This record gives sequence, C-alpha cells and structure tokens, in this order.
Amino acid sequence: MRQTDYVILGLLSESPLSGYQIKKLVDVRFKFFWSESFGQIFPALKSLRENGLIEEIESVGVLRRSRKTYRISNDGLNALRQWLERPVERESLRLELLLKVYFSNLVDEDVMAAHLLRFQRSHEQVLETLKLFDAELKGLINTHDNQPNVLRVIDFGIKVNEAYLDWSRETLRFYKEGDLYTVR
Amino acid sequence: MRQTDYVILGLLSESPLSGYQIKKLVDVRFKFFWSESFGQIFPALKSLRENGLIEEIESVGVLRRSRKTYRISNDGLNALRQWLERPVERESLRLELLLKVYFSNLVDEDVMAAHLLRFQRSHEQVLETLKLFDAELKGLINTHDNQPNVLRVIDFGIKVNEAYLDWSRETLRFYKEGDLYTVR
DNA sequence: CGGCGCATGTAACTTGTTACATGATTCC
DNA sequence: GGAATCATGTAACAAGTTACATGCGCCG
Repeated sequence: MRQTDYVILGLLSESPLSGYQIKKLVDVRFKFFWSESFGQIFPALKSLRENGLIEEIESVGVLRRSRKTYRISNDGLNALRQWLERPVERESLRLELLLKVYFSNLVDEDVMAAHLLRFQRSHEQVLETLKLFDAELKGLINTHDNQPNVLRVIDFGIKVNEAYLDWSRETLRFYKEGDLYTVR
Repeated sequence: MRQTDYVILGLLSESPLSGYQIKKLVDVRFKFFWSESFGQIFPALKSLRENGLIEEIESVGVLRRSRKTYRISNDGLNALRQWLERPVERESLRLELLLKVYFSNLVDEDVMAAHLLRFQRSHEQVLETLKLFDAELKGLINTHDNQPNVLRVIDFGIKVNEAYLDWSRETLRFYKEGDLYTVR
C-alpha cells in the first residue's frame, strides 16, 4: 500500500468520489503540504478495487457523464484506521531556493532578490487562500464532524507560511542592502 | 542535469571532496531541507566527470584510504552559476502527519497525541542543532566568505521549526483536551 | 461547430530509496 | 582479531511527473 492509497481511502471515508474529483480535492485541500497526479490516482484506484478496499458504485441521481464513482468498503475503512494508528513514517521538505541561497556568493545579489521575490509572492498567495478557508470554516458552526481537525491543518499552513514570509522579507533586505553586510 | 548534480557542483565549488564526504556534508548542512543518497551521488559524480564538469584529483597529503577526490572544473563552475541564475523550479513539502491530522476523526485522540509528540520531539532536536550552528557561525567572524548566506539558510530553519513547534504544542493540547472542543 | 472543462486512462520517463556487495583502515 | 567506520559502487525497486490519447457534454 502506497501513501496515495491512504489519501484516497481518507477522502472516500467522507463521501463517494470519482478519480477526477479526488485529484481536484487533493489540489484544493492538501495543496500546501501534499500532491497527487492522475498517474498515481488512477492506478491506485484500480488496485484498491482489486483488493476490495473500495467499490465502484452507480452514479445515481443526475445524468452524469461517463464517470466512475467509488465508495470505501469496510475493509477499506479498517485499512485506513490501521494506517492512521501507525506512526508517521514520511516527512519531506525539498527547497531548491535554500540551496541557491546557500551558494549565493557565486551570483549577483539582484538575481537572488528576484528568486526571493517570486518565493514571497507565491507564499503570500498561499497564505491568503488559507486565511480565506479558515474564516469560511470558522463561520459555519460544526457542519462537518471533522471540522476542528481541518482547522488544525489550516493553522499549520498559516503558521508555516507566515514563517516563510518573515524569512523572505528579511532575506530580501539582506540581498538588497548587501553592501551594509559586506562593506561594513 | 539533475538537481543532485548542482548540489555536488555547489559543494565542490568550496573545496574538493569525495563522494562519501559529499554525502556527509549534505546530511549535516542541508539536513532540514534536502537529502541525497549514495545511489544518487555516485552515478551523478560519474556523469559529471564524463561531461567534464568535475575532475578527479590525486588525494595529496595525508595517506588516505582508497578515496576518489573530485574538484570542480571551469565548465562546472559556469554550469553552477547558470543554474543559480535560473528561477527556482522545485519546491516540495510532503507531510504524512498532516494527512493523519486531517482524517483524525476516525481514530483515538491518544493515538494522535502520540504522533504529535514524536513530531514535536524530532523538531525540537532539529531546532537545537540549528541554534548550535547559528551560535557557532556567529562566533567566528568572517572565516568563510559565504558565511552570511549560510546564516540566512540557518535562520530559515530556525523560523520554520519554531513554527512547527508552536503548532504542535497547540495541536497536542487540542487532542489532549479534546472534550473542551467537542462537548463544549 | 469549435473550444473548454470534465473525465479516464496509459506509457515513458525521471527521481529517489534500499539493500546489498566489497574492501580498506582504525581502534580497542 | 573483531567491530565500527570509512569508502565506493550497483541493482532492484518504489514513487512521482509529464505527456499523450481519447471522448463526452456544455456553452456561446
């Protein structure tokens, strides 16, 4: 079982979904700390189904396009619970930007400032989105029963992105007023 | 050219190193935002050498074990500079823990508290190490000319890990006193 | 009727990890 | 002499991305 499998099981534990919908949900909800591609999702759905952890259901109701909708099975729910209980094994952060900062004595400070500015803008964007989600969720009282968990996840995003922005503002200053540091 | 190639070129731009030493340096200096395995480093060294970006040199001086030492070539230095100037393309964060928090309404709160505690302890450790580095680097005045850049990288680590810890303390409280939230 | 968004899927590729094989050297 | 560490390397595998093929349905 891959991590992708558990992401899928988790999302299906809330409601039945199609592969396409799963991809969209991951892109929206998990954007700042996770990603999945179609190339991972569809094969995973296939194998989950073969192992009886999910089932294909008829898309009832509205006349939908050709869309396969899946729901989680009891076995699937058990597998999900077991995974949730196991200690977290993977955590990865890879920031090319920090590599460039580390070696930045080899390039012009303006170039680095441009890198930093892109980083800053992109995380300002992320932060803004997270704050919107946060406000939205706090607005409606207890619609979903996992709402408080979701708030914890969003709060992580907010705190970390604020730290990113703090750092990038300082670092931008460092590159722009570089002379103050090097010339004394 | 893979990212691994540039990491190697960057480190070799400071001083000649062997594959094993490169691995150790990455583990120590880049630990909190990057990693490389032997399976990436050795093949990369081979191809960098074939393309003339690095050269094998004689391990002069001390009677060393069988160790191949490499130094960067002019072409290598140019390639490194060009990469440093190109916009950052990759940035990835994958936190299984947040996935589990998101779906944590399906498991016991004690289980989640245990996950959180492990996360917290591991990042306390990282933070401590970073603060030691920081103090050490600030102690000696201008030994390396890229020292200020390195301090910027360390500062990133400190800020982000502090944010992690802030969040994990809050979240731990949330799971431990869960009743306050759900029962009202 | 053309383009866009919805929708599923696969193949090729790149990237990254793990396990293993091998052997030298140092330290106790 | 045996364990730990230094050191290089490969093979197999796992994970992840990208590009592509295909086709439906809706809207202007």
